[in-house]
Amino acid sequence: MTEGRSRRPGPRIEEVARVAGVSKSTVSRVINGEKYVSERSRLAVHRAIAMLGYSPNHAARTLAGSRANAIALVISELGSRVLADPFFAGVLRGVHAELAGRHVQLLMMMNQPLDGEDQVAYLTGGHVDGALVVSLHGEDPLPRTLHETGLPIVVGGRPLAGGAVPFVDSDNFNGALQAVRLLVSLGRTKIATIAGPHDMAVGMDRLSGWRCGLAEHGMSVALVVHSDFTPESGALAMEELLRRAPDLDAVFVAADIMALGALRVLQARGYRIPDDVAVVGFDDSVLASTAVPPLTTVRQDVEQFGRTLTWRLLSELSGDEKLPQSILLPTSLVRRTSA
Amino acid sequence: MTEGRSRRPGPRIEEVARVAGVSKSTVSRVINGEKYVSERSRLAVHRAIAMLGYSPNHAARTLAGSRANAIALVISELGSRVLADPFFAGVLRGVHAELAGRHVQLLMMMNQPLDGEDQVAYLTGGHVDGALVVSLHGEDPLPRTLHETGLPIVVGGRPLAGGAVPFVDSDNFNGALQAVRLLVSLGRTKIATIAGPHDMAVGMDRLSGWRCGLAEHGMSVALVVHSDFTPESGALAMEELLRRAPDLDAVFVAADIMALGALRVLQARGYRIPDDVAVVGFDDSVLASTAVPPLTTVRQDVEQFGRTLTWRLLSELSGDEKLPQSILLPTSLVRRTSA
DNA sequence: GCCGCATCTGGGAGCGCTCCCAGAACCCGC
DNA sequence: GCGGGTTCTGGGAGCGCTCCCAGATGCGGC
Repeated sequence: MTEGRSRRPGPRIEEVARVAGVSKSTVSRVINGEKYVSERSRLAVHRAIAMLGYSPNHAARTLAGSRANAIALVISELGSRVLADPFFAGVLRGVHAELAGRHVQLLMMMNQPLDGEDQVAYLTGGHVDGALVVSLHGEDPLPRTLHETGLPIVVGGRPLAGGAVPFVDSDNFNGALQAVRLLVSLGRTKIATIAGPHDMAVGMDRLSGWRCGLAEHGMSVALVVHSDFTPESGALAMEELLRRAPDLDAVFVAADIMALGALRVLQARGYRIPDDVAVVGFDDSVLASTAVPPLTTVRQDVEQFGRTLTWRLLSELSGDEKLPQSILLPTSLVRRTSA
Repeated sequence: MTEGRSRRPGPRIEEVARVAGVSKSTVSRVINGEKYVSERSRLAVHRAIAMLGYSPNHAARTLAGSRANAIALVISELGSRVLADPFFAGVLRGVHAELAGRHVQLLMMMNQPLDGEDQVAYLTGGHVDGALVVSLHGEDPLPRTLHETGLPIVVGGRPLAGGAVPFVDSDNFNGALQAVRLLVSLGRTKIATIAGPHDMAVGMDRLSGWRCGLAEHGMSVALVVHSDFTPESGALAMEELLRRAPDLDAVFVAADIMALGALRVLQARGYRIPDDVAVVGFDDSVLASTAVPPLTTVRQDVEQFGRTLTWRLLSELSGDEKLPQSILLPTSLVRRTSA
């Protein structure tokens, strides 16, 4: 009478208990790493688990327990642009690496225009224990909304409308600062920038770094054109800069992908790189090394980014107090040919 | 006594039943779209669900039912290379679009060298109903292994060691064929190719298309160099081709990213593009439009790819018979400047 | 009239865990 | 000696669903 339904394969916790000569409760304690288990029992249980090839049923743990044993990876703002970014690929790799070995599922969610509300409902409905939010637009309200519901979240990239939402980000400010210092050390005196849009923290922080670097040397911070992280807009921005200052001798471009467009315009106008104009990009994406000439750029460790993001969330979930609210990851200059 | 544990928020199925004036069973039937429910009950239940904002508990459904209500997205072979590929980003977008509205979770899994066995165990352990496998190397044994366990899977990209594993792929053969026909129609007579590696179906299929296109016109298929989908190896391959045939007048490159390297070599040697040498790439990635000169290439609809992949799996899961075993998606030529 | 079949419904067992509770065993200090 | 704690253990009541079963009802044909 007990063999009624079509069962999933594999042993149950009860069998482990029998083989180990203890109760279900004790097996459960061992699995969840609780204290108050004798060394003897712990060993017996581990042996039994290995012998039977036991693996706990996720649904049952979630249903019975107070955790969902899953976290969400929320890709905000239509997903398309985030995903097209090789940056994201590296982050995802890091996230996964950090998750390895833990019994935590990674759920993918994209923020489609339709289901904004549904998504918040789903996330706060107990289906996940926390969320990693990768948001491009700094003013996306989602991170804040989620955080206010009390759901533990960590945002990848500093949110502009963040309030006190924990985030992990690359040190964009210092990366840009280093780039400018390099250009100055090379003797450049008329240093422009192609910045990102106003509504993205990543763009604004790089712009601040550029400003600060110039200010250090009393140089003008007038040569700014905002652009939107596409090669085409990078090209347009470069044209605008050249119109305003045909004699500029360096450009700090806030993303490699825009630098590609800028490079094309400079070359078309007959500027030699780096002789006439030095160019520094940002990201050290694959585009940088394949560009002609290969691009000097600011490197960020995207895999580390993903690992840190995940680590921060999991630590919070496991009750770790005194965690840093937010974390900045170092960036470093990569010298190639363009500067 | 009934309010014992810390509960997740929201109403239970029992409350929906009470409000709708029917039994739990009937509510369950409505939710799962079973037949044998009167129109009257169905309406009442829908109304109650809307009123209460009810959403079924995933863990409970999974535990009680015979389905896991989740599918896995398995990124095979170290993940790094697949992910860095913008191709993958589009696929993922498609996958997600197709999943929208269904109560199916998307679990991310990466195939790390360590946990090959664990992964198979996890996937076949009833945690998911099926899997989408995105595999780069055609000879990866994972798709076949999984398929043999009986787990419904669909592979993105034709597997070489596939056996009868269902897959979805772009029509690489015809894409290459079209590319060659274009080159022929442009009067080119010495058409080389930079092919992908031997162990990837995507490379081999494009190579076959190139061969076939040349054979149609009785042209030589001798000018082949294999490469590995990086710009650097594309450059090396181009150098090799020029050594063997300095007078070639066209190259079909099996990926835009390799074409970038080839372009660089050709330009460095003083060949004019497309005047001296016409170049056609494959993928229509972002690289193609930003290349100098903009690359004529073969386009594949990556989002459609993801949608189709998912559709095929879900159809199988819902018991659809007479599904096509595998599906090829059309590719089309995009004319730009390089040919 | 009656038997069969299709349609619809509710009751309730059970999915495989976690976590509460009660209790056993042991140590400590007075 | 006894009360108090800490350490360890097993029993068992759920978690919120699905799905089997039994039963009620309606409708057709003989």
